[in-house]
Amino acid sequence: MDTAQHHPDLGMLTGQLMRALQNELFETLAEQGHPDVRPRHGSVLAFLDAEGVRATDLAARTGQHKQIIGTIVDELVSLGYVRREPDPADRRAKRIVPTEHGLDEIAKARAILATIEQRLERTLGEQRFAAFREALQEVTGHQQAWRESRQVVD
Amino acid sequence: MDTAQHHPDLGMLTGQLMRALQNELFETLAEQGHPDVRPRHGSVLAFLDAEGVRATDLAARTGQHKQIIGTIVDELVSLGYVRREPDPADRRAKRIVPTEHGLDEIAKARAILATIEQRLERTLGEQRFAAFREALQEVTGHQQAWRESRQVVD
DNA sequence: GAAACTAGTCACGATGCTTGACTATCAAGG
DNA sequence: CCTTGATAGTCAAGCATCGTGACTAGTTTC
Repeated sequence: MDTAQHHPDLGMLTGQLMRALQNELFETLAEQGHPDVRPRHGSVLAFLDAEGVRATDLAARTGQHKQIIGTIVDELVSLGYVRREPDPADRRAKRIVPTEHGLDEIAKARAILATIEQRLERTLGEQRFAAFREALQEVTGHQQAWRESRQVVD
Repeated sequence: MDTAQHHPDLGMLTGQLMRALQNELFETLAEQGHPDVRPRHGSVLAFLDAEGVRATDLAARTGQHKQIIGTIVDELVSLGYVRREPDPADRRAKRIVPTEHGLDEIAKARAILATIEQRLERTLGEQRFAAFREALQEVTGHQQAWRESRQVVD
């Protein structure tokens, strides 16, 4: 992501922010009894619910390939965060179900992110932070939409 | 980066935005005669000037390790974007100097990013976009500062 | 001039994404 | 039924990126 040094470009800024957020999240998770979850595991853990979710749905929601989801689930199974259960409605499919340990990680991850957001809210002020959050969501949506509109043209 | 689906967390949002920006930048660069630059090359190209910059300075500015900068420069040399020239002031050091081709890439990358920002500015409105940009910069800075303050404690 | 430091490189390993192919199962039409 | 095509999940190989430790050559400090 290229930029001049007079004012860092959007790509640099968002990249740095993402790395900083990720670092804090996973360092804190490690301190709270989850030292072995890594960033990529979020693609699975973040979208689970108690009934279980199929791997293909996870792939669709995160935009990642089925294979990656598969290996992530393998790791999470061996770490004791999730189980694979047969899907009663489709014998090809399996439901990814969080274990107790997995549910604990999910709750803690959400709490940590909420804490980070609260700290940023205090720093920026409630109004500015709310505006920032809304704008970020809008910008992301527009940028993704613009990208997809070009895909068709190609 | 974990999240619930009710409202995407900051990590997810920034990650998606970064990917979308990166995709547009490098697709457009490819169409404009630079099909072989990749995102990581930005760490070097974005911070060059005509006189040349030392690898260690690039590492410090981008937060990446010297070794990574070294391999990126290797690639950019073989692609014809930069040259290594001896630093007259320090015989250990070399200055990374952009070639004509490199200067062209730098100019085009900046133009593309400016175009993206202008489009977002039209979408959000001038005031909201300015506020967003400022808040993003502040949030990133605070988040990074917080991280570093914890490093000392460890 | 000797010791401590700095610039850049080499080598290795960990992590993460992409791609293609394959088996088992489901779904739709004849 | 049963054939044809799509879908769920897995196996496997390859590429890209980043992190860490060690090393050489040159510089700075005392």
